Amino acid sequence: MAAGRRQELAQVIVDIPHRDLDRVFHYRIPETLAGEVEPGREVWVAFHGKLTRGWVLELEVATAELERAFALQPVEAVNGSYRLGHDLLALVPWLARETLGTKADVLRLMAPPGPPVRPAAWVLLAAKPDREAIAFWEGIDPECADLLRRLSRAPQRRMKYASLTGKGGGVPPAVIDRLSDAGLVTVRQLLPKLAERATMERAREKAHQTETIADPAAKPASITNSSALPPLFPEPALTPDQKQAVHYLTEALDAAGRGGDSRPFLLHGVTGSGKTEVYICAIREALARGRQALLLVPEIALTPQTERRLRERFGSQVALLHSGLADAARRQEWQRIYRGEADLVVGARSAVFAPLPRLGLIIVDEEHEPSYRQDNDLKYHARETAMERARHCGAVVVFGSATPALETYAQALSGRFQLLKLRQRPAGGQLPPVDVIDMRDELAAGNKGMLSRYLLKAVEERLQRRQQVILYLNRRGFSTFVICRECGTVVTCPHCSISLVYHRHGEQLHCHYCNFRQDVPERCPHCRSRAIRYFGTGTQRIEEELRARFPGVPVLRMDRDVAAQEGIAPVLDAFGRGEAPILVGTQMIAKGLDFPRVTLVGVLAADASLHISDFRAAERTFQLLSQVAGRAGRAREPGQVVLQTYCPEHYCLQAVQLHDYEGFFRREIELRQQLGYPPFARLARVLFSGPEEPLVRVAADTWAEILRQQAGAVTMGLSSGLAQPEIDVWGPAPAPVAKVENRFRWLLTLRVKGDRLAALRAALIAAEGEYSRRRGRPAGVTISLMLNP
DNA sequence: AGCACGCCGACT
DNA sequence: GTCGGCGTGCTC
Repeated sequence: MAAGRRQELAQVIVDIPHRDLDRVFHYRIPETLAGEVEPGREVWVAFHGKLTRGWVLELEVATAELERAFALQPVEAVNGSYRLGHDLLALVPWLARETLGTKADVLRLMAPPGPPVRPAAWVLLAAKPDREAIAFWEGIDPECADLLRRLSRAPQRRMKYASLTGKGGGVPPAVIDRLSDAGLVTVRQLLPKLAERATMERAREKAHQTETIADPAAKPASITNSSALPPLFPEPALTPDQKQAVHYLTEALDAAGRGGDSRPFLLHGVTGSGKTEVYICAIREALARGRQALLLVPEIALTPQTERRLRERFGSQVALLHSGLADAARRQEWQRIYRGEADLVVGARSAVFAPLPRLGLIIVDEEHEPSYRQDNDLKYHARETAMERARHCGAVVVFGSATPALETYAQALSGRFQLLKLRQRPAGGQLPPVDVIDMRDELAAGNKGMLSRYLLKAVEERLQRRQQVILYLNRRGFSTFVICRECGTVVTCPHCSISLVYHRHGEQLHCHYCNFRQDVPERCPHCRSRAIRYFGTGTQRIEEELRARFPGVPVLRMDRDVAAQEGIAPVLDAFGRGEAPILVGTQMIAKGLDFPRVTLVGVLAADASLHISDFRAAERTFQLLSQVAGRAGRAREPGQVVLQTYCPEHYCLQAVQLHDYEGFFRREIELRQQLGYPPFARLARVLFSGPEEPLVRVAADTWAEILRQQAGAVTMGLSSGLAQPEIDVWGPAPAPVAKVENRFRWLLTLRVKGDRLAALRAALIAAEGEYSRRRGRPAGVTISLMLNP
């Protein structure tokens, strides 16, 4: 290194997710690590006296002030096995801001899966000592001479510090210090695999970023066939709409290749219109241009069928990031992607951070799926994250859905997204007719069962024709609970405060949140009445009704119970093989299934999910029912859908009946505007939870007070003078699920009209600061912030 | 997140 | 008189 040049420093984010530490700390780069410390590298540094993992955000030339202000510590070790690409790195501050999290939280998501690999201290012999040197030390310090001899015999002339000073080693640390002071040995932190292959360090230069510390014991990724298998089916001919979509996407890929920027695409295609085929063509075009592709799918869609279909087209170029993968397999797959050996990565939410070096196309399939947003820790939205990442790596983004999220479609209409429509089903397939049955008429006609006469008749017809039937029970917000007919008491879980669900098997009540179980009480726990009955509906009751009506006809059932006992796959496989003509089930059978022999889909309690208290209830219901309706008649035989409901006049159900997304969108967007909900407003949530409800309430009340005070200060003009938007504070109120695992949950909701997310963010951060300064805060209350719920 | 420093209660 | 409570402050 040229003398006189100013030291370069590394700006490091330490791996401790805490607000106070959410900034860079500066570290010296020692000569031994010069050139290895770069932006995106994982490093190990002494932080508060402890060896801590961190990541380099940037390098900075040391200034006099910096050197004066801090006793700058050196970077202790560099993990040479990976380096985060600039597109991911650019996401770090953005996503931290977006989620109200820390940069460390974000970096953890991008780091290789599994626990971090800690470096260990090694004693390295600086140069091979000659006989005279050892003899010299023998005279003045025999212990030092002994250590020198041991080190010169050791492989690569290095030994672990701990093995020398530990039990069997018998070397006092002072001995090592003396040799170190004399310049004969150095002590360095080395990552285990790199230490084992120290000679590789020299060979590193020629490898660009493909360096690996792959465990030699682990099997290499199978590279049996490096090209795609020949397709088993002839390539399907594209419909005109598909052709046009592929054309636009190809054009965008070319523009991106020339460094141009493109708007995200929304591929809006009815179920069965062949979105996947468009994805496949676009992926192929991206690969042909030397770029890589990322396909995000909802977790439940990561089925063996999906995998098989993609492997047929792309062979071993495909990498799957599956939540079911074991840690080791996950790590190995991650490394494969990092080395550039997988040109198509398919995965759920977290795959949006897959370390693809030449990413050129990101597809978010079923973009409306709520599973892209919710999470336990960092509440990021994969759809938004994909868009931001694409911006930084010059990739084309495609969102696909038959029922786009309202926000997404609004963006497409405003022109911020480019809308691509798939109107026809290939091969002239028709969308099935949807019949809406008013269940009030059934009751009036004396039918107390769960299945309408119309639906039963339709089932009978299908049985005669040897076709298959799916009966889907929309149980969201509607389950088999036990109610006292005298006093109206509903039996709830003592831990979670939600209704217990009746299970015929064993005459028991189960909690679907915490798995609490108890026998059905003979008397009402409140009024001691014996008039306590189960009420509502369950898949078991439907199954019984079917058996009574169609004796001898086998019925398969799929719900939480069956899934827990037998797993989902065996039941679905049995149905697929035609072992039973009827399948009854809940959520689990709603999506992603494709049974060609199913020609009738019945939805019981189609309106149940309309009544849950969430401003997206109608949207979710529409999406769910459209999805279910799309399951019928996917092959030659025409399909039919029957929706049973108590409110057939609801616009949501009417839109489902007409397969009319546009119509639904217009009604719903108008309501959102009237009520001031997204996309015409932004929301935030603060969730308080803890084992002692009074304390939880104190915390929530304090926050509410702080937030309202802030809002007041703003409207009274005490703020900067800019026109500040008004923030509404709702609550605190018990959360929709008021108690989970003995923790009480209270909720504050904030709203700002318009697209003023920054105002909400600022309000929350200010409130958090103010709250943390308050004295006598209640203990044991967890506070979780969520922007854009 | 940890860990050290710093002022007020019941104890060998 | 001391040991120890955890409130507050800091980490390159």
